[in-house]
Amino acid sequence: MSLPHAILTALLEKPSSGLELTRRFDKSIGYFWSATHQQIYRELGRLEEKGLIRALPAAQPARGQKKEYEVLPAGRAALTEWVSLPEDPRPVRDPLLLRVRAAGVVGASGLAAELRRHLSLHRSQLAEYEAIEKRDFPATPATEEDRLRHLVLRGGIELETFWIGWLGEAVGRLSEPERGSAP
Amino acid sequence: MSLPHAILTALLEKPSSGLELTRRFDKSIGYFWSATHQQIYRELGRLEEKGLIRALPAAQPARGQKKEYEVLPAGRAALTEWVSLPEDPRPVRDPLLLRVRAAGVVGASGLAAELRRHLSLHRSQLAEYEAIEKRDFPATPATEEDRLRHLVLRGGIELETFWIGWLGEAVGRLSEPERGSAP
DNA sequence: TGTAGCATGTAAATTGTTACATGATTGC
DNA sequence: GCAATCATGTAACAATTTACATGCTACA
Repeated sequence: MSLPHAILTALLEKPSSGLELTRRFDKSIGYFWSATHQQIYRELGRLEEKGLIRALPAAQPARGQKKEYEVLPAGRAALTEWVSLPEDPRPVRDPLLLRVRAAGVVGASGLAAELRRHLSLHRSQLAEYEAIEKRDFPATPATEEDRLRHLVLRGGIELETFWIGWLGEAVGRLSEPERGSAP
Repeated sequence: MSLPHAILTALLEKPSSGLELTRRFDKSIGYFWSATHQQIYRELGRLEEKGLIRALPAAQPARGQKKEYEVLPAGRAALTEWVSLPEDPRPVRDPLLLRVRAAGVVGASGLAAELRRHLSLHRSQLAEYEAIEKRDFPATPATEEDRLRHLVLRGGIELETFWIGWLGEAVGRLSEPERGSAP
């Protein structure tokens, strides 16, 4: 139930067309809630139907023609309500942790290389986040919105830091001799 | 594409019926790949059809009757292949980070309480993991399987630690005055 | 017998993924 | 004109979630 709220948030930050939203979901908001353009178009249709957003009158309703949306008061109200709604954290579902566990049963052949590959991907992602932090939040942010956006970015940075640490540990363990003794 | 492999792993660790698997997916393996009993029964059917697992002959094929499954060689082979297959990490999709971002736009009313609730949930989960670590991995594990299982558990512990740290930070920020100056 | 709990399943709705189709605009 | 790109969509499928249905077993 988060995609509609992700879209409402993005549209409140800046009214956009479907494709512009898709691009923004490839970065920025998309770092924390990814979505494809098909999901976005379908959801824009539903939100419009429910009266939470509307197409800006300027845009003609023709195929292939740009169509910009903005949030209506009902949409803002729905988002406001959602922000503080109790919703439990989802149970972890991570294929990589699962694979390490499976490796315990059928052997870890080839897994170390895959872990190293992931390690490098997470290092890139961390570098990207840190560049954004340096660019967008050089000093103590002045507005509440900036403070919260920075907080979310810190979440991303710390998550990547976790993965880098754990993957380093894991790669080390997988390379260890089966039963080491002498140095 | 991970659920069938999670089930194969669980069945290799110990042949089980659908309901036993469901219980094991509420802990142990389920800490890293959750699944409901409906998903499990459907997937057991598919895996049997594909010849990767089979029902133990002892079990009668009657409704309401317990039916135990074990992994066939083809199933083990499929799992072995999957372990080292390249598969990119999924983009992060976290409703809570999203909600903090939305709070930047529509206001954070009520969010602090929800964050505190999550903080407490993550603290419980961490305590549970640490109890398991103490119980199952008191000394340096002897077998490769134990080492890998411990590694996965460490992943869970470090993830919970990340959340506890970040949520602490977030709750602090949300309670700060808008523009503090004097103590 | 009847009821509580165990065990396996079906059905429907929602969400997410992959592949493809179509119209508009721009530059050559 | 036409190729490339922007922009919006459709269709089909797979995975996940939620709710419900059915049969067996034990035991009061």
